[in-house]
Amino acid sequence: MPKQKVDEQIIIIEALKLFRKQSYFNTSMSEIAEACGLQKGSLYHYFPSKEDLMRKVIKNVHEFFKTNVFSHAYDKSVPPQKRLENLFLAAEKVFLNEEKGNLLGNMGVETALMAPEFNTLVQRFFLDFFHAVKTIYLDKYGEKIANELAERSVAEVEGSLMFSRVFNDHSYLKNTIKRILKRIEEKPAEAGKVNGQTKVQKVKQ
Amino acid sequence: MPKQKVDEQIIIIEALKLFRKQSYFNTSMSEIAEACGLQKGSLYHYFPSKEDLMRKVIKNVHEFFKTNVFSHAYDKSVPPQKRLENLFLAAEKVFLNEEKGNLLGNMGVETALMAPEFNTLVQRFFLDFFHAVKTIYLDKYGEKIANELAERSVAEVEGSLMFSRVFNDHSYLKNTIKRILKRIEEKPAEAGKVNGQTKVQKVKQ
DNA sequence: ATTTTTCCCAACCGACCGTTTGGCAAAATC
DNA sequence: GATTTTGCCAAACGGTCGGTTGGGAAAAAT
Repeated sequence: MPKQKVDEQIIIIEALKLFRKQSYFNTSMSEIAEACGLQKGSLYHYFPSKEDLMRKVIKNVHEFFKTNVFSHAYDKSVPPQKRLENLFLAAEKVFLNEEKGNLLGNMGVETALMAPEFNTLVQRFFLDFFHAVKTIYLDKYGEKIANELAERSVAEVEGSLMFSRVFNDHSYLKNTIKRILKRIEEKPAEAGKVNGQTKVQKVKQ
Repeated sequence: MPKQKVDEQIIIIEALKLFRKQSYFNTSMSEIAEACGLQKGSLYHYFPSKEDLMRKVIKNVHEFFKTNVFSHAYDKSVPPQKRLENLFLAAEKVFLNEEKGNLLGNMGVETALMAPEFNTLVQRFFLDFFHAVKTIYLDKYGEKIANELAERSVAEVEGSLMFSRVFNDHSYLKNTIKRILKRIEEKPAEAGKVNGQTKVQKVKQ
């Protein structure tokens, strides 16, 4: 066999970059191959189809977020404010990073709407995102409020991230994250709060 | 000439529905033609290219929002809370409407990232959106706060709209809009507020 | 040294893309 | 009623798509 020019990881990263820049449908296997220095036929030694490649790209991003972003939420040795800060600053770094970027925010929708299997993967990503943020808020608030704050924060981040992309201006995202971090500092408690620090209410949904 | 089967408006609406459902790149001229009861060649009697059609679709959505949503912001005969309510409830109605829907939120990014001319149109839409919401907040807050609140509200709406699409659950958007409307009721003033009701500060940016 | 396995290229497949063309038949114009 | 104009269709265009195939060449295994 001739020397291996690339490995699966390299292809996944190159595909990710292109999908993020151009969208899934507007990126061809030839382009991905070219970015890897291969002919497009060679890609099919690694992935049985473009769709399979996309699934692995999504899973790669998801795993990356689990390891490098969401994990901050579960480090109980760190106080909640600091955990939230670690999480969102890590997210900001990734979102504004050209390499990894925000595939699932920008393209999640295009992706989710057409193919049901993509949709499930995108849903899982955001459910993990919600869960991580909610876990932090649960240290300061009750179930209901924590849930609402988590969904709201992630929605704000995703919305402002879209604006950052559309206007090619990072400040939308940066300001939003600053605001979210200030919010938890300023309001240590609200209606429905938990008295202690570790109490967890079990509530439906 | 044989009787006209459709007009430009019908094609634009059918294209809009498909672009929204499937994205721009994953929608073919044949599909649009079929939705109109035409052959795809016939579309070129109305539009010189797919790209031109897309531009007109975007402009159509923009005009629709100007007339039916943003306009509420400038009706000075209505108190600010009520204006905000009118605007966002109108937006909610449109976003959850199958017919018009949220082309620019869902696809704005895919759309904006590839073709610069699409990007400009999408930017204009959101700038108008910001401006409308900001105008309402200016009745209660100073320039800086009004600006921040406007960007935040629109970001939240767009983010939660994405979630509504991804999870196929309208409640994300509905809850977000409820929250935004409650926010302006509960907090008639904040740091940086304006004492009166109509004072407008001139501030940079 | 020979065989086997692996990696890759080049060419090709059928399908579909956006777009163009030519012409036909019906409405509008005269 | 003849002519022009219009709306549309059907077919075809070149190009590209995702995907397949066969073989060649180098590494690994024997």
